[in-house]
Amino acid sequence: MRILVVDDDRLVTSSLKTILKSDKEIEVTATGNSGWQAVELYRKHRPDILLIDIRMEGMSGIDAAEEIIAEDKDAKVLFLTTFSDDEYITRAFQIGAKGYILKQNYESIIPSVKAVYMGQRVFGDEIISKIPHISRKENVLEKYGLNEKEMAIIKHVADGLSNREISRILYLSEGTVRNYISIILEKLNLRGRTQLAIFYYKNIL
Amino acid sequence: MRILVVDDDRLVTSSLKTILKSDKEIEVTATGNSGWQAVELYRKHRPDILLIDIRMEGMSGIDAAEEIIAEDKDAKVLFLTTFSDDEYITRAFQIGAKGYILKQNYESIIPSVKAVYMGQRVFGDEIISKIPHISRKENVLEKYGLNEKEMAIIKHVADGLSNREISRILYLSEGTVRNYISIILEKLNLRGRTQLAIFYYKNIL
DNA sequence: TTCATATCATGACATTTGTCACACCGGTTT
DNA sequence: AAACCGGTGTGACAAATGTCATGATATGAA
Repeated sequence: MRILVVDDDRLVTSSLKTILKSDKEIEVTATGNSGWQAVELYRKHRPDILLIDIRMEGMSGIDAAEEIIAEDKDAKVLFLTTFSDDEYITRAFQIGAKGYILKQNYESIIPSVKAVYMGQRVFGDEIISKIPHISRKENVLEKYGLNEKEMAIIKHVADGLSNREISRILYLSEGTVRNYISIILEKLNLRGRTQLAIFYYKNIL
Repeated sequence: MRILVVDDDRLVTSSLKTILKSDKEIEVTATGNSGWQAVELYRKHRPDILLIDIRMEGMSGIDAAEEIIAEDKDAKVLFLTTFSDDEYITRAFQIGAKGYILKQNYESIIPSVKAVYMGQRVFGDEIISKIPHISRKENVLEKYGLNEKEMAIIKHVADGLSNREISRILYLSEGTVRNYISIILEKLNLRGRTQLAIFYYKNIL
């Protein structure tokens, strides 16, 4: 398991190297100190895993990773960062990072690296909770006093169906569907079925 | 590191047990064969990690986990499954699972368990890609030949704004906004602004 | 039984939405 | 100059949407 370690703080790279070397399955092929170097060293060594800091002077870890993944679709990039920056997180996901964990507890680095090596994706707890569509949602049904039928209708609205289509599916008259939606919008304090669909995606699905 | 293993196939539990025991840091406190037993055994042993199958006869792994997490907010549940079922995945996230990995390659289980133990969350690659809001999106702008203005309008539609509101923001007439949307729907082959908003959330945001 | 409640439906209505044909205009291209 | 084009606007229209008042029916509680 060959790893390339990049962080603009040399103290970090060296201690990471020490930690990683303590495991006999792991070999640190090189260490770099900039996004730039990351790209360069990755090209040269083609390591199994790139362990890289997000925020760095000059080229950020994200940009470097993007570049690298563009060249090698199967690159396994594991981001390591001191804090959880919302913007970076979603970008990290979108460029196809295999992991995003906090630097804090060093013991978790080795298992994380190994899990990534084995094809899993690893994310810190704090990271996951920053992603709206994944973090746990409270029960909208209870919070806003929506009943089963109303929920069913919302689901269909969020599928982009018209009132007529929904009425056919639910064996209701079109007018009834309209009425239900009217009530729902009232309860949720929204305007229009589009906002309702958006609400569904943000809060329920 | 104490682990509770639950799967309704005894063959699986026993082989998992063997694999896990091979690591000296890991101790399998017990094995169960139903969601029911999972809850019971968890109460009794309070293991560090619950490794549980999703689909089981009777009480599903998800339901069991939900029950368990309700009782112990810090429970670390790692789902293990043969296939990736969309519905289960999002539910797993929502109830606060620490991981969701496929049974296929057994070597990845130990590192995954350890990473979870260290506070990370672990998900199989195939799993993550099932989650629309996280997987990488191609450039919709190019793919469908949308121009800047059209993208701007889509964004506002996906914000739940009416044509009138959009027109005010973009300094266009309401009619023009309507025309634009009409064109966009044509290009994207959608019906209605609601579907457009949904499209935005699934493919762009 | 009588009353209350939930569920479904109707009709009327004002708005919003989507489509279409056409037109204006500033800048290119020919 | 003439033709063309992208961006913008208008008017007209049909359809869909949201709101409201009202009513029918069934179910269950008093």
